[in-house]
Amino acid sequence: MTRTVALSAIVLAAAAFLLEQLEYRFVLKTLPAEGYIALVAIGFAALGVYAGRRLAGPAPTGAFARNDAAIRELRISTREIEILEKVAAGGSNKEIARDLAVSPHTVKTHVSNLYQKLEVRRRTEAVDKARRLGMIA
Amino acid sequence: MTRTVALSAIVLAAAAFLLEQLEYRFVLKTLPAEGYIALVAIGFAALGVYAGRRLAGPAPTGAFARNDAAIRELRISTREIEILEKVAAGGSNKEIARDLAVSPHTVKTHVSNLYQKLEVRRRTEAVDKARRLGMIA
DNA sequence: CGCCAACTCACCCTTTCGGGCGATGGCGTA
DNA sequence: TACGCCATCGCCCGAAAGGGTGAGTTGGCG
Repeated sequence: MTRTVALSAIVLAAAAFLLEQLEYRFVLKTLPAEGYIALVAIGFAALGVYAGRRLAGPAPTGAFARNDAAIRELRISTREIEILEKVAAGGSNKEIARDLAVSPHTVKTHVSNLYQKLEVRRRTEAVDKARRLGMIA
Repeated sequence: MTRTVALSAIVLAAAAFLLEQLEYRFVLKTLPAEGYIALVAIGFAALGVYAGRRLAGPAPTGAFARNDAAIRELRISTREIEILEKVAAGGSNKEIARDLAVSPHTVKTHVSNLYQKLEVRRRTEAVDKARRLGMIA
């Protein structure tokens, strides 16, 4: 994000420099001052729109940013997150157990521990809360 | 959204007019041309950022756009969507029944019908699929 | 080396879910 | 009017999930 800001600033500066050069070489000689000003205004408004969109956040790329802080805070282990994701994907305990090559009971234990840490009593509730906290996508 | 576009255009036009007036009255007389150009550039870049954010839509504010097409396609009723949302929020059949002031069995029926329409067998699966299809947030 | 956290597994019991059967009243449309 | 969709409600039963208690293994850390 910070890099995006710097990049935008550099692009804007470069554009300003270019425009200034253009002023003396071509435009001012063929256009009235108002026309040149208008061009600058339009150009920078466009640049502003572009920069603003980049700065507006993860709208298009939509890469999910996991909230590790919350995960650490609630002392949720990596294995638990792994299972939490499979629960959120709609897996039953038995299916998840097969996926991870462990006993169904082990999955049940992990899920149970997740309930305590998330302070919920049902898997749909757990998924909802974990999603709100940004632990899963 | 369309109104926002028009509004932004009007604001930009007004600003351009104002700046042009300012040019003749004050600025040009005390600043070199480059300074004035820079001011215009900065101003319009800022306006562009603002307008761009408005136009970029609800990226940060995150207003959810429901996929009505998918809902119609799968013939999911409004009541079913209502219940689907409560299921996604982690409610049990009994809780949802209380919320909607109906019998737990009625909720169960709606949920069952949802499973058939979504082609799933569990509520976590239903929530996941509905979310992927954009039916719920 | 001893402790702790994480991961693993098991039995028992209650609650919730899900599937299958069926049923009624309202409402819009073919 | 008859048919279809929607919303509502019921019972039965098997599957899944959830709660409690207990316990074994491993790896890291003081």
